Amino acid sequence: MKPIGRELAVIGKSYLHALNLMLNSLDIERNFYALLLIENAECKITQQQLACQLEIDKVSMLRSIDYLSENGYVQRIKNNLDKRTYSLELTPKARMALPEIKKAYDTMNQIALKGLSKQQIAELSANIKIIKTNLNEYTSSL
Amino acid sequence: MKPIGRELAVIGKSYLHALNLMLNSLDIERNFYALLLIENAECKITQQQLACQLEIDKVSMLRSIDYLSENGYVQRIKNNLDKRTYSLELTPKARMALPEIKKAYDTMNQIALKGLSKQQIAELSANIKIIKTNLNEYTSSL
DNA sequence: CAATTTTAGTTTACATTGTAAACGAATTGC
DNA sequence: GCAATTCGTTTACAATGTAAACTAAAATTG
Repeated sequence: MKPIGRELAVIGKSYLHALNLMLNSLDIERNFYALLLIENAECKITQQQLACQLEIDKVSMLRSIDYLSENGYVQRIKNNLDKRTYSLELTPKARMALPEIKKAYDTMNQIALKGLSKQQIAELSANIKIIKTNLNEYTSSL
Repeated sequence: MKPIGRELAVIGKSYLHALNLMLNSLDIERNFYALLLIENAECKITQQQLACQLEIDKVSMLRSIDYLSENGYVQRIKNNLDKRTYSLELTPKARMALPEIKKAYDTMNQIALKGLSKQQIAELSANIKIIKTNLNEYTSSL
């Protein structure tokens, strides 16, 4: 039996590589998903919260926000209620780019899932979620 | 809809992280799967062939074999039929370690797939393969 | 057969990413 | 009020991906 983890990791990389190519008209080359999550956060979102949603560590998160900030997509706004934190806010430039980013994700999902029925996709999503939960339970029970 | 590529990449990382922890009794920390593929290759296998199976580039392959070789798991044997290539061969040390490595992969697969029926697993594997093919077709049609 | 092109493996260099440790500033819990 | 925790940051190091240039050998081509 093939190791399922390797397989998934390879596919994930392949997907992200294709996504980056699809978005090469933008002047950023990564961290697109962070922008979507910042937009989706109903209220203001901090770096830690975003790191948690992205499932990355805080140093990587810092570097991502630095990158998006240097390129004019995100601003760090001092939070007066908790002066340790910043609110991450999208710039108009980011809002201009978001439709294209969303479209790229949709297109990539369509490409990746071509030939699968809605029901198959639903089952796949459910099973992926089960695998994720299984692995999370295991690693947190070390 | 969530970007499926991210999801898969995150799960893959989680799986590999857990696998590494499971095998921390060995004096190597990575490239376990390369050992399995070298064993499985009926005939002698070269670095390029292995890189192709692992879906990694040749520089990374080189580094992996350097690592396994420095730690006494693999030997490069000059190939007289094609003097550019080496045959990669497992050392006795590697053969001693293989059962544990295989067991770790099996265990990880069991953990990851817990709660899924055989049929569900079969469908999942088939769908993952479809996604992989879709992405490969797309990226090679650039 | 000679010349060109291709391939295997290597080296070097650089960027991204993950991880760990330590730190200041601010907040929370007791 | 004091200790512990949290957020964001800095620094450092290792692993990995990518690209370019290189050698030695093999394959292709005329």
